[in-house]
Amino acid sequence: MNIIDESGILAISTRLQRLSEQLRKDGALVYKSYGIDFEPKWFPVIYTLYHKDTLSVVEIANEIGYTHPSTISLLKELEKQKLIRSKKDKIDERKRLIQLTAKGQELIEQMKPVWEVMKNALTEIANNQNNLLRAIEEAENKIFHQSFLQRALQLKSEEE
Amino acid sequence: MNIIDESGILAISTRLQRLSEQLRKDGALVYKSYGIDFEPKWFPVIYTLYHKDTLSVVEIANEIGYTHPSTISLLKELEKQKLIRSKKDKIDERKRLIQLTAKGQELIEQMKPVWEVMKNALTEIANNQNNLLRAIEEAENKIFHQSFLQRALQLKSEEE
DNA sequence: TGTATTTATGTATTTAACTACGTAGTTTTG
DNA sequence: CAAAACTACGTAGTTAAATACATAAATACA
Repeated sequence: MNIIDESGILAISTRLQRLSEQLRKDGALVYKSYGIDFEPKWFPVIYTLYHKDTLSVVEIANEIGYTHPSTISLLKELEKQKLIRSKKDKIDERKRLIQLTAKGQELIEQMKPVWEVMKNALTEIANNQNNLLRAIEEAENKIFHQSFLQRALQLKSEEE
Repeated sequence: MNIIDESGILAISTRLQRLSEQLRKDGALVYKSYGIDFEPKWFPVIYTLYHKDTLSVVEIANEIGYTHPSTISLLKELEKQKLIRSKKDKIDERKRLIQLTAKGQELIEQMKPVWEVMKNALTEIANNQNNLLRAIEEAENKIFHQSFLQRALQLKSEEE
């Protein structure tokens, strides 16, 4: 066991990041093993469009929890892959409305069994005495009510 | 609730990353609120050197779980801050041995109470019905025995 | 109604990690 | 003991996110 893992809660951000990165990388290889040309980073956008049909750039950004410039660059890649297309909103000329193409929808059908396998593999990994997904949800919820910064500042002020 | 959060386990990598990023950002602000000039990304290196005294570049990289080029760039920043120094290993001339400077050690003493506060705030956030830190450890352990990729490939082959 | 504010999108730049590759010592081996 | 393989470190370039800034359209309001 190394020092960082021993340090416990203090290095939790590092460890969350490392775990995320590992899963992302393996995810890419799973798609590849099915002969599917799909990058895990595209998942949030594609999955959102699959469920919401038509959304603007900022709406997608909010759904996936990224900034809009990051979202725009994902959309550019997906447009290059011809998985999505966009058109101007007739009512609000500033808006660009994004939709899946037929190719995008076909790809989703192709990916559905892959997602099922991934879901099962991830469940194996995450479902322990402490369920990782539930733990994330609970932590997100705590932060929603009071952020890490707010909590730290409060503890600091209580000390004085 | 947005689609990504509803998608559950499939978007777990995205959510881990988001959570990590939030904690990292707030961490930076906590140091700032104490008037301490320290970036959270330096923590793994500094904390490791604090416990191990003298290590080579690759040893640090292994301890903190980063690649050696990433580690080198962290070390460069820390050297610029005069928090660490390095000297050639007399026995193995390829090695560069890294140590904390006096300034680095003083900074650690200054940070100890901040770490205590952070530890408490993070514990508040992570300690729920499902403990996030334990959940991470358990998931890491599962992956150590069989990776996400291996699990997915196995599930795939069982289906055929 | 025309000016101020807000919203939607886009571009440029930065950041923090990575991979790929190269060089120079060290160790192993035929 | 010389060649091959390995290890340690470094640099260059890439990637995937962010922030900062700019512009244009829509909305609010005096």
